[in-house]
Formats: sequence, C-alpha cells, structure tokens
Amino acid sequence: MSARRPFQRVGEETRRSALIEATLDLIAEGGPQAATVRAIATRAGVTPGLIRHYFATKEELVAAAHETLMTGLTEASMGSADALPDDPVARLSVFIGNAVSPPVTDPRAVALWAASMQLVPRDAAMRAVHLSTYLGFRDRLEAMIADALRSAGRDTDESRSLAIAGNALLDGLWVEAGALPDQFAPGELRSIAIKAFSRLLSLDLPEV
Amino acid sequence: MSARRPFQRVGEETRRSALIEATLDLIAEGGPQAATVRAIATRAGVTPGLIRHYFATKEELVAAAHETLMTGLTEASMGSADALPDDPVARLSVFIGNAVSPPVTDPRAVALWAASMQLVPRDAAMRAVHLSTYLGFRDRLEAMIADALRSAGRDTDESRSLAIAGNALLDGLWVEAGALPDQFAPGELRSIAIKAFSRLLSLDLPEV
DNA sequence: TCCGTAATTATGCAAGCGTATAATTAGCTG
DNA sequence: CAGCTAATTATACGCTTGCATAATTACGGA
Repeated sequence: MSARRPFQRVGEETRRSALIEATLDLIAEGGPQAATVRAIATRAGVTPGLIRHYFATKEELVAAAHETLMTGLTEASMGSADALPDDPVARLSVFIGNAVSPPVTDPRAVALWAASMQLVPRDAAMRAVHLSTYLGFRDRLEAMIADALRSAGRDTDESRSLAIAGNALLDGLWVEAGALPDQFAPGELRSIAIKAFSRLLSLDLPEV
Repeated sequence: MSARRPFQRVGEETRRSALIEATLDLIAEGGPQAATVRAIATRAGVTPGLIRHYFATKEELVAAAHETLMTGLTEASMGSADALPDDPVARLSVFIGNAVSPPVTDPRAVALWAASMQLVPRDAAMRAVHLSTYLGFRDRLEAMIADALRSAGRDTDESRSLAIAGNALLDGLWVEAGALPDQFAPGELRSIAIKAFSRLLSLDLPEV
C-alpha cells in the first residue's frame, strides 16, 4: 500500500541549480508570491522537504537565485569573451550594445530583476548579492572605459564617476527595453546608448 | 462586559487615504509582505474588516496606493514650480539634481516602483500607467533639454534620443540611490548626474 | 429626540505558508 | 552482497493570511 515516490540521487550541484532554475521560472511567471516552497519543489521535480536539505531557509534559496540571475546577465553582456574585439574602443562599444539588446533585454529578466529589487532594501543577504553583482558589472565597465580612454591617450581620473553614470545609463535603458519593448525600434536603444557613451567619454565609439 | 472598541465615523475620502498611507508606510518599512490586511488596519487605526468596506480586495488597495505614490513622485521631481530658475540651462540643472536627490531618491519610492515594474509585463493596466508616467517624465525632460539647447544657440534635432538617454541615466542613478544609499556620498550622485549631462549635451551645466 | 442606515467592530473559517522531524531508500564501500 | 550514510520522501504542526459574515454603534435627518 505504500506507494512511496521513487527517486534518483543526483549530484548536489545539479539539485541546487535545478531548484534555482525552478525559482527563477516561477518568479518570472507569477511574481515572488508564486515561488512558494511547494511550487518550487514541484517544478524542480522533487518534494518540498528537499529544499530544506540544500537551503537552510527559503530566503537563502531566493538569494542564491538572484545571484545566479545577475551574474548570468553580466556575463551575457560580456558576450562570449572571444567575440569581443581586441581594440579597447571597439570592445567597449560591443559591450555597451550587448547590454541593451536581446537577449540581455529580456522582459523575463527585467521582471526578475524588479522582483529582487523589492527585497534588496530589506534583506541583508539580497543586499549583499545586489551590491556585489552591481559592482561586478560596474567594475568591468570601468575597466573597459579606462582602457578605451588610455588607448586614446587620455587620462583616466574620472573613470569611476563615468562608470557610475554609464552603468546607470545602461541600467535605465535596459529596464525600459524590458518593460516597454514596443516603445523603441529595433536597434534604436543600441544606437542611443553608443551615441550617449561617445559624448559621455568624448570618444568616437563605432556603431558595430 | 462588552468593551467594544469605540470609534468615530470619518469621511470616505479620509478613510481611503488613511488606508493608502498606511499601506505605503508599511511597504516602505518592511516590504510588500509586511503590508498585511491586519497590519494596514492597525496602522490606519481601524480594524481589518473596514478595509473590505472600502476596497473589494487587498489587491485593489495596493493598486490604489501605487497610483497615489506614482503621481506624487513625478511632481516631486519637478520640485515646486516656483523654485525653478528662469534660465533654461539652470532650470535643467536643478531638475536633474532634484531627480537624484532626496526626497525623490526615497527607498520607499524605489521599492514601490520595483513592485510595480514587476507587474508591468503581466498587467495591461499597470503597463498603461507605467507608460504614461514614463512618458510624462521624459517629455518634461525633453522640453527642458530642447530649451537649454536652444538658449545656447544649438539645434534640437537630437532632443528625443538625448531625452531617452538622459531619462535612463536619471532612472539608473535614482534606483541605485534608493537601493544602495550607503554606496554614494551625499551629493555625489547629483554631481555625477550634472557632469554626465554636461557631456551628454555638450553644455556647461552649473552645479547649484 | 428618536430612528434608520451605513460605517465600524468582532468573530471565525478555510487555505496556504514555511519549517521541523521522522521514515525510507538509493547507491557507494568494503 | 551486506551495511552505512546521506539524499530523498512523507507527514504534520503551528502560524498567518485574506476574506466572509454577523453584531454593534455613531450620527445626520425627520
């Protein structure tokens, strides 16, 4: 009479990432309130108790999901490392274009980001993840900006504030692209972003 | 022995706005999950049942709260209309500074904005409100940019894309200011925003 | 002053939540 | 192939939630 559900043992990493994937899917589809422990477990093909085995608390799982999402976005903006050109100015240009174009500007990603932004002011773990991913992106941008300026024989004193402003610019465009995809012609945002950066840095960035 | 809680009857508008205020306060302090029906009622000085009398569902109350906040927020960015200087360039400068400084960069506002952003992709009504408030802000910015450029004897062909980029820049800075208030020195964002706009427009904006 | 009404309180319920804990079993180790 | 261990399932508890509904009472109009 005991029809206990059969199961397979799977590597820890696999299970953790399956749970994280399920969490992201659910939040993207139905908002944070849809990501209940039971729903996550079902989506990941396990029973709810298992979550406790890998994450001490649900909050911890959500934070891990957020980190996965954000680092994934940063890397997507980088593109495949090989694809980036060697010339610092061209590389910066490609990076900027990527950051405001699909697949980075995916409505799903924006929705997920918005969901986690809600938690950031209140949840210390979320805040830590947000800070580190934010800085991770911004530092990459700052390095590229500095390289580009240097290659043009310019000084790099203002790299930090330029990176802050540039990061904000990309963030803002990214959000609008995801939230209001129909408001902009394809490629319009890329073109706007690159022109804006050209002015910001007083550099002639090529529109690849 | 019936010590039933005494109460006063108050006008409908007063009660509704008291409930909305309580909702915003609670979300600001403890996130959406803190805004329970019971907590809202307590904060507003009534009993939970009364909420049902004014709002058919909690969702309806939350939507009303969002709308109240958003319309107020756009006006706060404008500052008091009188306070803006007459000179177009100076006016733009003040406007930009306001948009990335308290009270506009209020964590409560950012958190609520994030909450609505998360609904935008899923909810048509939300999307309409977002679009109109976004365009409302951007159009004001575009007009100011055009005025400033004109007053400097420059053409205004690029006002639209400059407004899109400038709006994105302000949005991004605003979000970060609200989400990570400790990451930036007081006034730093204002200074960064104004410098960035100076370059963006090739105009010398004064740091008031 | 009294009465009707709707604004307000009081009570309760059913569902869903996160989490704790015990029981099972898959799969490696010898 | 026997036994150990930890990965996994199963069960249940206590709490909170939103909402419905019944009981009261403030207060303006006759």
